[in-house]
Amino acid sequence: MGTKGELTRQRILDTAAQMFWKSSYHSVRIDKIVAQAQVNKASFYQYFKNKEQAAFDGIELMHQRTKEKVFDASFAKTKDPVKRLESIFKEIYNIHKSLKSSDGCTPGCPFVNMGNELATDNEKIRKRVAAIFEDFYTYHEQIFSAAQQLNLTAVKQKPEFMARQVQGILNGAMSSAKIRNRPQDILDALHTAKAVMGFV
Amino acid sequence: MGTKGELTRQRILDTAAQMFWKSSYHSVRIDKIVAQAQVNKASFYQYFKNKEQAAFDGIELMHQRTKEKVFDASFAKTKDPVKRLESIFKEIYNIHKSLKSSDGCTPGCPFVNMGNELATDNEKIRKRVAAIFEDFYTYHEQIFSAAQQLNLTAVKQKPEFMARQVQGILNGAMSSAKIRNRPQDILDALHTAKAVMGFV
Amino acid sequence: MGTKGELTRQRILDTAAQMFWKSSYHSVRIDKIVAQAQVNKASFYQYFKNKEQAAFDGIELMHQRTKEKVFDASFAKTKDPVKRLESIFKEIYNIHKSLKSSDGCTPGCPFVNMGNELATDNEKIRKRVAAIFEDFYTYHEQIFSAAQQLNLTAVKQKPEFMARQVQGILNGAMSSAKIRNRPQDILDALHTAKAVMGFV
Amino acid sequence: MGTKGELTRQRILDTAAQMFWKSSYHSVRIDKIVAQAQVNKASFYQYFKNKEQAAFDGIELMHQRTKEKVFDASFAKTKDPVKRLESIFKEIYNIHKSLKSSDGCTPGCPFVNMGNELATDNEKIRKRVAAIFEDFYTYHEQIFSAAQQLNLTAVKQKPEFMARQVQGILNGAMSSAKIRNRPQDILDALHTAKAVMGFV
DNA sequence: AATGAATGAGAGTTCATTCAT
DNA sequence: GATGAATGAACTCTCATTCAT
Repeated sequence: MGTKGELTRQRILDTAAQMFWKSSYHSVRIDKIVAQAQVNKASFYQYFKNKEQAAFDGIELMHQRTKEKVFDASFAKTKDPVKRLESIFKEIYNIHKSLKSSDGCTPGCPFVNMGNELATDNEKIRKRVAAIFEDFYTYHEQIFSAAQQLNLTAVKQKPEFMARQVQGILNGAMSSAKIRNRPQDILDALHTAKAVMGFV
Repeated sequence: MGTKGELTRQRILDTAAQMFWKSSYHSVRIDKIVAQAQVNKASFYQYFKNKEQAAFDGIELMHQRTKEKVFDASFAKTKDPVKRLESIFKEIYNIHKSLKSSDGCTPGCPFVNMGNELATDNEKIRKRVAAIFEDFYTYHEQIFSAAQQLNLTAVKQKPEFMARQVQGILNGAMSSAKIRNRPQDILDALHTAKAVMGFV
Repeated sequence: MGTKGELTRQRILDTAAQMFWKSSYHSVRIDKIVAQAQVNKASFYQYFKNKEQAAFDGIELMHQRTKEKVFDASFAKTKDPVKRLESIFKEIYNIHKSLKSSDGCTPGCPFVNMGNELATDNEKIRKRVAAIFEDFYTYHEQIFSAAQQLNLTAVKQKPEFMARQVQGILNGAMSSAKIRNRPQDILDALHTAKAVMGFV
Repeated sequence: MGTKGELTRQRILDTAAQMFWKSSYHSVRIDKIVAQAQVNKASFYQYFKNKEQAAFDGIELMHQRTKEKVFDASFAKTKDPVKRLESIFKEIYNIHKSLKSSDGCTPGCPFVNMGNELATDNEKIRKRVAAIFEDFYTYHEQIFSAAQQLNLTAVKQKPEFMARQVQGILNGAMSSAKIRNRPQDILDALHTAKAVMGFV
C-alpha cells in the first residue's frame, strides 16, 4: 500500500489526472506528465499499460475525489436536501474560482471533458464516464426523493429523471464556465437547478 | 464565388467540420480529412493556413449551418415561443437520432466539443466558440421575452439570464447524449428547459 | 525580342536573380519569386525548365550586369590601371552600401554565394560560376599587365596569377562584408589588393 | 561526460557538421544525417532542438577543431611568425587536398560556407560565424605583431587591420578552391598573404 | 524500483512541379 | 501568353512506447 512504488504511481496518476483535466487527453504528452511528476518516462510505463490506462485510472481518481470532496462532503454537512444541492454547486464553483485565481484556467468538468473528447473514439472510456455519472445521479435522486418526502417540492417527476436533469444542468454550466472562462456560470446554474426541482 | 477552387475549399471544410464534430480536434488527422474529401494534402494547405485554421473555419461553418437549420428554421415555422423552443430541441434531437442510425455515433454539440477540448489551450478558439453561444443566446432571449409579453410564463427572470440557462441545459443534454450514447437525453431536456422557463 | 513574353521572362529572371543574391538558392521559394515578380507560377515554368535553370540564367544575368556596371564601367572611366582597380572595388562597395541602406542586407558576391552553396552538389552551376570568374580575371590581367608596362609596379608575378589573387581578395572581402554585415570591409580590401599588386 | 548519450550526441554532431561542410545547410536533410550517423531520427531531436541548432553547434565544433588542428597546431610547431603563417595555409591546403582525394570534393571554408548561405536569413548564425572569425583574427594579429617586433616586415599597418586582410585572403582562396575545385588555390594565396604582410 | 537511451510510426507542413483551361 | 488549381514527394519534427541496465 504505502510502498515506495505505490507512492510513485500515485504521484504519476495524480499529475496525469490534473493535467488531463486542465488541458485535454490529446494535448497532454507523456513527456510533460513525467516531467511534472518528476519521474522517469519508463516508470510511467511500469505503472500504466499506456496513456489510455492512465487516463482511465485518472478519471477514476477524479471520481473518488469528487465523490468525497463534493458529494459526500455536501451530504455530510446537512440533511436538508436543498442545502445539499446548494453545497454541491457551491463546492464546484469554489474549486473553479480558486483554480482560475491560481492557474488562470477554468477547467470545467473532468468527466465531461474526457467523455466529450473521447466518447466516439473510445468506447471503454465512454462507458467509464457514463458509469461515473450514474453514480452521481444517486446523490441527486436522494436529494429529490427526500425533498418530495419532506414536501419541499411540488414537482412530480421521478427522482431518476430529475437526477439526470440536474446533473445535465451542472454539466452544461461547467462547459459554459470553461468556454466563457467564467466560473460564475456554475453558480448561476444553481438557481436553475433549484427551479427545475421546484425548490422555491 | 462558385469557382472551382471555392468548391474544393468548401468540400474540404465541410469534411473537416464533420470529422471534427464526430470525433475530436486532435484525433482527426489531416491525412484522413484529405482522403475523405478526396483532395491532395497540399490542396488542404492551399486553402487553410493550418489545421487550427480549418477547425476555426469549420466551427464557423457549423455555426452558420446550425443557425440556419436549427434556430432560423425553428423561428420560421411558428411565432409561438413555446413551439419555437420545442422545435429547437427537436431539430437537434432529430439530427442526433439520424446520425446515430447512419453512423452509429452520437456526436454531441460541435461547439461544446471543440470548446471543451481546446478552451484552456487555445484562446482564439475559445473566444470564437463563446461568441457563437452569444449568438445562440439571442434566440433564447427572443423566445423568453415573447413568452413574457404574451403572458405565457410567470417566471420573472431577465431574458439574458434565462437564455444562458436554456442553452446550458441544451449543452448539458448534448453532452449527456454523447457520453451515454443516447440521443433521447436531448428530448428529455426539453421538458426541463420548458419547466425552467415556466412554460407549463 | 521586346515581345510581351520576353518582358515577362526578364521580369521573372531579374526578380529571381535578385532574390537568390540577397538570400540563397535554397531559401528562395518559387512561390516567393512569382509573388514578387507578379506572375502566375505556371508562367515561371513556361520560361524556365526548373528552379536550377532560373538560377543558372540568373547568374548569367548578374554576370552581364556586373561586367557592364562594374568592370566595363571602370575601364571606360580611365585608362590608368590603378584607378581602374580602385573603381572596381569602389563600385562594388557602393552597391553594397546602398543595398544595406535600402534593404538592410549586405548580400556579398552573387557568384561566390551561389558557387559556395552549390559547388559540391551541382557541377553545372559550379562550372558556370568558375567560368564567370575566368572572365573577371581578364580584367585584372589587363590592369596588372598595363601597370607592368607602365612601370607602375615592381612586382614580377605573372598577370594570370595576379588576377586570381586580386579577385580572391575581392571575394574574401565580400564574404567578410556579408558575414560581418559591414560593407566597409570591401573598401578596406582595396588597400590590400593594391599592396599585392605593388601599387604604392 | 563520456556517457553513452553524450557519445551519440557527438556522433550526430560530427556527422552533421561534416555534411553541412561538404554540401550546404539546406541541401543536407535530417534523414541523411541520421542515416549516416546510424541513429534514429527521434534521437537527433533528443539532442538537438532542431536542424538550426545542429548547424549552430556544428559550426562551433568545427571552430574548436580548426582552432586546435590548424591554428594552435601551427603555433605549437614554431615561434617564427612567417612559418606560423605558412603552416596555417599549408594545413588548410592539406586538408582540402586529402578531402579531394578521398571524397572528390573541395569543401572550402565551413564558416564562410554557412555564413554566406545563411547570413542574410539568420542573424544568430551570422553572428556566430562573425565571432569565430574574430577569434581567428587574434592568431593573425599575433603573427603580424611578432613580425613587426622582430623586424621581419617593413609594413606599418595595424595588426588588427592586417589580421582581417589575411583571413580575407584565406577565405577568398578557399572559395576559389571550392568553386574551381582546385585546392592549389589555397597554397597560391599563401604567397599573396606573405606579400601583403611584407614577408619577403 | 528506477533511469538513460533509443525507436517505429506517423504527425503537420512545404516544396517544386504540372495540369487544364 | 497567362492563370487557377492540383499534386507527389519529401521535409522537419513529434509521439507513445520499449529496451537495457
